[in-house]
Amino acid sequence: MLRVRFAPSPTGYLHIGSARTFIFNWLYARRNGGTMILRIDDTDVERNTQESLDSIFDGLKWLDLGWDEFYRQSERGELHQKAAKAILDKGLAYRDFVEMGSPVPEDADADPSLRPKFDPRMRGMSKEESDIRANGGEPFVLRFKVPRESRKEVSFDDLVYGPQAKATEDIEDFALLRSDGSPTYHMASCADDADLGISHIIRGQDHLSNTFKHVLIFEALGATPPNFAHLPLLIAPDGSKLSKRKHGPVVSVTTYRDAGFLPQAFVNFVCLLGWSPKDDREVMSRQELIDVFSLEGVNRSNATVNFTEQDPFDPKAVWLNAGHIRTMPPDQLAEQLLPFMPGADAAKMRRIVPLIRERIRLLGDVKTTADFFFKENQYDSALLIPQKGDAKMAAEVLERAGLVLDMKDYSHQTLDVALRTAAAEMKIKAGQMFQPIRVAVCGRKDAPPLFETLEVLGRETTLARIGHALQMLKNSQ
RNA sequence: GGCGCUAUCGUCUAACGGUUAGGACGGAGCCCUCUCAAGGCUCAAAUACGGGUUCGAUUCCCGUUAGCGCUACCA
Repeated sequence: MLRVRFAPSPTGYLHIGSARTFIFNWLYARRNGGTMILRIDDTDVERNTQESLDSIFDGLKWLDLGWDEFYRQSERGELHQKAAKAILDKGLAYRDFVEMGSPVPEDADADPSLRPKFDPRMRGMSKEESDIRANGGEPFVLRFKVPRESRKEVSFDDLVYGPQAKATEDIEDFALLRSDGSPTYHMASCADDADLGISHIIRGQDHLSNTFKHVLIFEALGATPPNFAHLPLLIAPDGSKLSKRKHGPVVSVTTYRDAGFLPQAFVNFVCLLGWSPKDDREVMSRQELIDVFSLEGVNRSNATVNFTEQDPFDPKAVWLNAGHIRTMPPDQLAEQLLPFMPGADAAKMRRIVPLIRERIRLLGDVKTTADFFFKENQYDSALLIPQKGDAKMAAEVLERAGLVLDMKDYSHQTLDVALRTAAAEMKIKAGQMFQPIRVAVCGRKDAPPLFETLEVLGRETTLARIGHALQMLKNSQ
């Protein structure tokens, strides 16, 4: 049974790196017919917030990948306690009664190498004394008794980073239970992973060196350690890790959502960070991703999310989004676009989609690309003047267009013929004919193809805007 | 400081010791074209450094440098 889990702690919003961890776990589960588990690691009551939890669910909901089982670590305290007690009872842990911080040498903060791996007085305390002091109500931290005499190293085989080993001498006697009795991350996480039968732990590389501790805990629990696969970290262009404080909202997945990324494009982008299908494919659907995803394709060096202050999104993410926008079913796209164009109706949006889908990169671009379908834009009348033409030509073109376009059949084929014929009769280039009309109707030079645009706009709007343009030209003389 | 991980174009990446070091984004240019896009073509752009091993190293080993991670009663 293949079982994987994503275990975020609700101490911040869901950021892009966490999202990738979730996605890789999900892909691995779906690829191999496994079970995807979402577990909220909320043992740090001090730092947990509801906003953070909401942000995580918001993000995951948007990703629309789902999970098969759900757990909350805070509801599993009993299991953690039992696990900790079992380790203590086996003599693999000991109580540390030293008050927080007191035994550490004065300058240990300045020089961490001075920090001891354990306090011999505590590690060496007799069971009797330990029990008496504990029963007397003296607070203590439960520490793992790293076996430095019986074995010289701890090792495991990482599915991404290969064989890993660390000398027991270099592992400190880490805490299992805090002095208030609550489990630490290491304790809770391993107890849960063992209990839930997690077969593969796929997580960020920042846990690679913690894994030795985890292997020790699994063994102490009498459980076979699961497979481990660590993922290279996602970092900012300056090489530092992504943080909201330093890099702002660009690291939050909801920022991508709100800017108009398609979830499938976001997933696609994030997969390409630290993983590759090895065959140069880039734009991939969710199903393609499932079909080719493997841990062998994960690489080992950190990947930079390439954003700047001017441009908060990695250009490749934007390009991928444009690719997904272009290939998705038009009606679906129209539906996705609606929330970004307040006041737009679904029927009209469906007619507009074919005209703009190659012209927008983010869903939010619809606001600036399709605006003129919904309202008349302000513009400088100078824009009406065609290439190698003048205001007089612009006025003549618009006069003529007003007559020619006063017809019933507004299909783009008919409009095409009518306007080209008019241009020929006026002995001007087609482009000179089209530009004044385009600007009159769209309010700018850059716009979708003219005939299709007029077709959607219809006779009434077209004529009205041409009339308005003519008025502007007259007024400016 | 200790321990660990990593190092190919600006960025994401490919190259199971032998390639003119490939692709993509972004950049530049050309073509197409009613504008803008989309599309097509072309160009610039990389193996961190130093030693080995080998007939031959991007690839294997060692060192240096740099970056990152862990070194908490955070996760």
